[in-house]
Amino acid sequence: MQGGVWMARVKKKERQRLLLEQVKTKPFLTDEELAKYLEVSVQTIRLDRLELGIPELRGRIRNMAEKAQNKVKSIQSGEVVGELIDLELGHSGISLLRVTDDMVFAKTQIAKGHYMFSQANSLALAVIDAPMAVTGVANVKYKVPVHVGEKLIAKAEIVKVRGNKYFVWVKTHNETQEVFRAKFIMVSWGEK
Amino acid sequence: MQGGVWMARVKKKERQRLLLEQVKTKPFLTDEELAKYLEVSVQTIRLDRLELGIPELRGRIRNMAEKAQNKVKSIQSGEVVGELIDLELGHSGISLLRVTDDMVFAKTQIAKGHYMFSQANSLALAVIDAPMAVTGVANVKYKVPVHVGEKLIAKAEIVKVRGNKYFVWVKTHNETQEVFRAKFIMVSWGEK
DNA sequence: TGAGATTGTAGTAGCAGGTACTAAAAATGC
DNA sequence: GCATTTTTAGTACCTGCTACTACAATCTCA
Repeated sequence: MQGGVWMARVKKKERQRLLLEQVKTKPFLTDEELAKYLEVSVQTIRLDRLELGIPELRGRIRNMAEKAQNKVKSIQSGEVVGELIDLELGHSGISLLRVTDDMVFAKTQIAKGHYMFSQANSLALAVIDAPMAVTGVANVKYKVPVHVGEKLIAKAEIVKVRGNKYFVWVKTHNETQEVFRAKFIMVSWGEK
Repeated sequence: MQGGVWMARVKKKERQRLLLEQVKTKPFLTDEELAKYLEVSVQTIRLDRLELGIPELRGRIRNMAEKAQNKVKSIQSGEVVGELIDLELGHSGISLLRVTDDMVFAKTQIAKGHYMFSQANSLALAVIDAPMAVTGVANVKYKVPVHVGEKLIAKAEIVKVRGNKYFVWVKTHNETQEVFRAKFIMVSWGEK
């Protein structure tokens, strides 16, 4: 076959690359379907999977389901966007958010603005010492674009309290500079 | 057994209730494990599943994995938070967002503010006719709390363009009233 | 109290989608 | 041209079922 004009099948390495890619994009294919797609026998697919450490269909599905369950939980339980590093209830708080690749625009690789907002907003809510509260007003300014991999440190501070209104300032910076700042007026209610 | 002092097992109805509950909270149990838990035979579990329309373990896992995949996709591909209903590039746009129970605070059942912000912000970005842009400034006001099940209609309008700065106003209302409004200054770049 | 209906158990055959293994055919390297 | 690598074929076995038959236990209520 070497040098032949017609080479429908590809060599092992290339096939395994294709296999990995296929399994990653379409994880619900059986060995039989994969074999058909790559024009080899089922046994070859099995050997390849063994070499590449790809689990069987059921295992793949199971992994997805388990991962998904964890993810749902962590999103749901996350009342605060980002990781709460420090909190002085009624005064100030600090949270950390790592920018991952699902937070950015595919085209520009720049973080979507609402992640910074969400981090700041949920932190602002966390610092105020009231049983229930909502955001009333927000004034925010994006100073420089944020990219994948950056660590965003948001620092919130309550600057004024008037009645049931809390005035909270949040400044967010990455390793080198301030990237975002926001002023919130949070409104609380419920007996305190 | 009726009226007996010792009744380890429960009646059919109650057992099926327990079964549903168990499957919902721990979807990874096999029939055998369920049978042990409910102190009946495997066959009984199978009959119960049949009656209740509960799919087998593999089916349950598969459903979870598929649902999860859809969710991930819809979040990732969603450059716009909400559903784009109408878009006049360079002028205005409308988007719809349904408030689901994972968008609200468990305690208050009120939607987290950053969902309204995200909807508005991503819509503001979508309407401006430029290859690349980011949010520069945002001024937002939350007018009334939003609850599960409400449909949020956000209408964005470009009110002014100065150089590479776009001034966009977004008003969001539910079925009955305005719940949120925002003014954005978006900054664009790249040859146009 | 007892006959019929309901509910639960047992067991078998068969299926999907594999693993783990043996053996041999085909391609390739040099 | 012969050894080595790669691929294919086939078998036994596994899990977690479905689909079915047969029968035992329990409940109902007349």
